[in-house]
Amino acid sequence: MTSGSRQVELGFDPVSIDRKWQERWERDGLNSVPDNDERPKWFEMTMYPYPSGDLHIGHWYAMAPSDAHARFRRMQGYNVLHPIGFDAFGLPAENAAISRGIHPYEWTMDNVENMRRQLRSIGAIYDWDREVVCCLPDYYKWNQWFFIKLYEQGLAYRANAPVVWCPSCITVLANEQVLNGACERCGAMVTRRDLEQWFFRITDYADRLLDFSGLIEWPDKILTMQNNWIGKSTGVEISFDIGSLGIEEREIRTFTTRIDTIFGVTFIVLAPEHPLVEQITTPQHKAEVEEYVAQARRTSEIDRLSADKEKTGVFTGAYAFNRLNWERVPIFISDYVLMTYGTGAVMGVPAHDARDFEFARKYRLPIRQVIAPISWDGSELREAYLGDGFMTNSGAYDGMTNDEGVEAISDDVEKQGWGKRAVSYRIRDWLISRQRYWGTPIPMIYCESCGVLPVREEDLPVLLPSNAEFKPTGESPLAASAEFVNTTCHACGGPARRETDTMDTFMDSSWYMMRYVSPHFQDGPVDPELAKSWLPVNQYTGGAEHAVMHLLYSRFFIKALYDMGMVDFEEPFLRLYNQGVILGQDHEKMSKSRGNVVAPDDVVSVMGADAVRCYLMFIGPWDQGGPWSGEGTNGIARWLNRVWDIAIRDAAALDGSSGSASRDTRRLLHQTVRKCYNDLDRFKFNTAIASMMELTNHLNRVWAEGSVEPELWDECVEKLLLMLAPMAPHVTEELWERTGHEYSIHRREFPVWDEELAADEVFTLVVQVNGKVRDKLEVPVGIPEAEAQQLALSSPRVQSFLDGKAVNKTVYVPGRLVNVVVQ
RNA sequence: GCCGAAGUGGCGAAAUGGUAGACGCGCCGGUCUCAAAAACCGGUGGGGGCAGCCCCGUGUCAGUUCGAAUCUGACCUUCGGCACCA
Repeated sequence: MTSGSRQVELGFDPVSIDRKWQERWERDGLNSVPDNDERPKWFEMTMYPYPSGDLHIGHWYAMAPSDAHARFRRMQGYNVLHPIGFDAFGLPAENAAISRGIHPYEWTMDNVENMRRQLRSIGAIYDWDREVVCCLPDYYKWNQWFFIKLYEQGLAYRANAPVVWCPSCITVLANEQVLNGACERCGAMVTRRDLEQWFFRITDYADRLLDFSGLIEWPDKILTMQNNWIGKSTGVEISFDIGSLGIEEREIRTFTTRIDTIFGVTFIVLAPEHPLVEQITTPQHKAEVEEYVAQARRTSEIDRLSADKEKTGVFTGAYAFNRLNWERVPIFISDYVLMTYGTGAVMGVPAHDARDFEFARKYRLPIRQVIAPISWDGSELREAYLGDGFMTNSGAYDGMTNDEGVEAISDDVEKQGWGKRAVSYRIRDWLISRQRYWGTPIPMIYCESCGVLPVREEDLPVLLPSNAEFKPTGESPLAASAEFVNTTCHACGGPARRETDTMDTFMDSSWYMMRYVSPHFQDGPVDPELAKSWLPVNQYTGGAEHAVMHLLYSRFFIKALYDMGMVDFEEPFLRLYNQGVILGQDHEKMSKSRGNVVAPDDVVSVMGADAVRCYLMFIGPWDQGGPWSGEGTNGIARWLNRVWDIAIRDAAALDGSSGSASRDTRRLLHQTVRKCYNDLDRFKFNTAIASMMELTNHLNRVWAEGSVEPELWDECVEKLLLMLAPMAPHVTEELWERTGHEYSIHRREFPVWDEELAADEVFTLVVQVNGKVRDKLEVPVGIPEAEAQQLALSSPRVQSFLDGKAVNKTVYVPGRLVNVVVQ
């Protein structure tokens, strides 16, 4: 039952109608997608769900509107591929194995089976023959194949790097998977740890990933987020002299975007993890530095980066020389400097950087202003000055603008060999290794004599062993399976060990759209001929939370394939639309702990799939999300009931006596078709439904008057059903049959409108005096300006507001209003 | 803290420079009923007036404009995202 206190009583049984047509469509293969077809193709994809066990209303909110849009495209005459699959690898399956003793495969495939049933209840046009389940060897074999291709291109490499470590999941997390210092999956606070890992060189593609070059139509919001995530900044890498310290390294390299402020350097700060820290620290500072380093490694990166956190740091006892003025500056370490960005070392310019300013204040370091705003009177700074100005206290560069200073100093630095212009990115390489069982085994072997080798293509897939140790040991569960680990080197025949890590599941989702095209193809990840005709994806829909992970990885992946000549397109998803989040009744997030999760099965079994579909599309703009309301669904149920009632009436009862009623009805019909067509095209489902409601309200009115022509009535019913078909596929199919039409409504084209028939004959001319509405006049469309003004001015109501005052001017907006301006 | 989006009836919303509140929920009144539910019909931003009508009203304050929910600036609030990026 819905949460509403009253239940709308329907004049038909939606549940049996759902069942009847879902079975019929399946039997007839109505939704099977042909590969070779006259029609233009349209590949519309919704982000595939993780098989967590049960479909919740959020899944419906993602899938029902996207299905309606795909159906609309099909009715526009496209051959539409709107597939579904399961993002079936991942940690929850492993957690279930650990906590409940169920094998991840069993847990996952049980859930998949259940969710298949629930997904069918939506009544979407999924072609189940094209389903992709990426935990099956048929799929993950190609993950391995792609991995090897990337490896051969030099895009996959191993590195020992500090990684984010979740002590609860006992696994490495991508930087992008950490939320507020906590593990995205389990919520535990993360720490850091060094491990030998596989990476993909996404940083090689940073510039190309920044180039959206009109190829793709994505929301600006997502583009901005990707832009910020990649975080390109141009500057100068400048080294400071530490030759006097007597260690092997003669300089410290820093990166700055403000080389113009180099004369304002009063200290250097290294990241605590910087390799030079140990060597340069003097004996009397050793204990303090070591303690600080240890603490920094314990602190999660997110905490270190917290803006509210007070700056901390310690002096190493060492000094470096600024080569531009040979000043001696102290070297500190502080956790506000990150080893993973730039060179892991920063030149401290407190006068012109807010963080350096704060640091200098705290440790009483000198603050020297070297950029002077025009109005500067020489007084001391109260905060860092970040703006433009003239170079001062900067030797030969004094008097230049700071922009000129950047160029002049960069030139000189390069000439002297102290550094070079450089670009720095925030984005880091994609860490692909996971110390988990339920993922794609990384297809590499380690041979004592031949070193690191990829598995031969003919030996793929490297199958996941079924007998793994799931209890977390800190190692990959695969390491516990001797028969998996121990293998033979195909190069020398000697003993070798397999890589025991598995792949990040973002690997699966980076290319799954390709697999939908030819899911059963055996000779490659995708049939090249079909790839040519289907790819890339025309329309992708899904949550905005994937803005910087999945969507960026996939773009990188496809660009890498493009470079290898494997695909002929550079962007996987041409158009993107992000739906909002469905909330609970009181605008709160839905969660199991709150107990406010709406189970679609419960609602659908009472009011049918169509009412749920339509309600979700009616609550508001799709991209804004909104609250689920049990009572709100009553409105849609009532409306579908009215549609039913209208459709099954016998139009012979009408006498069509009023020509004007027929004219009005025909006009409204064509206006409604125009409105629905344009709204559905742009995912504006809510206003499309509202306009259909207006049409049904009108039809009820004219029926009561009996004044409309029977043929026109039938035409209205037919077109209303066609317009509603993408949103309410079951009821419309049933009514299509009951009104004597040929099966199936879903093979018909969307109605078209006639601009002439949609055109209004009269409109309401608004008459304003000084911008305030004072009268409304019904006038014919195309009324001449002079006549409209005449009518407006002679309106008695307008006259009473003019009160004899002189008219300064009148503003005329054709088809809308006359504004009379007085005094 | 920074970035982005958004603030409109009791509620979900519509209108993106020109009639504010379409459409729907809820509520109120009516029809039907012994009664209720359902269904159907009518009403429903606030204030004033017997009424014709009038005034006010789209987070706040300014501004631009003949005219602003819509554009600009500042502020407040909420929601998303996040990077102390040197």
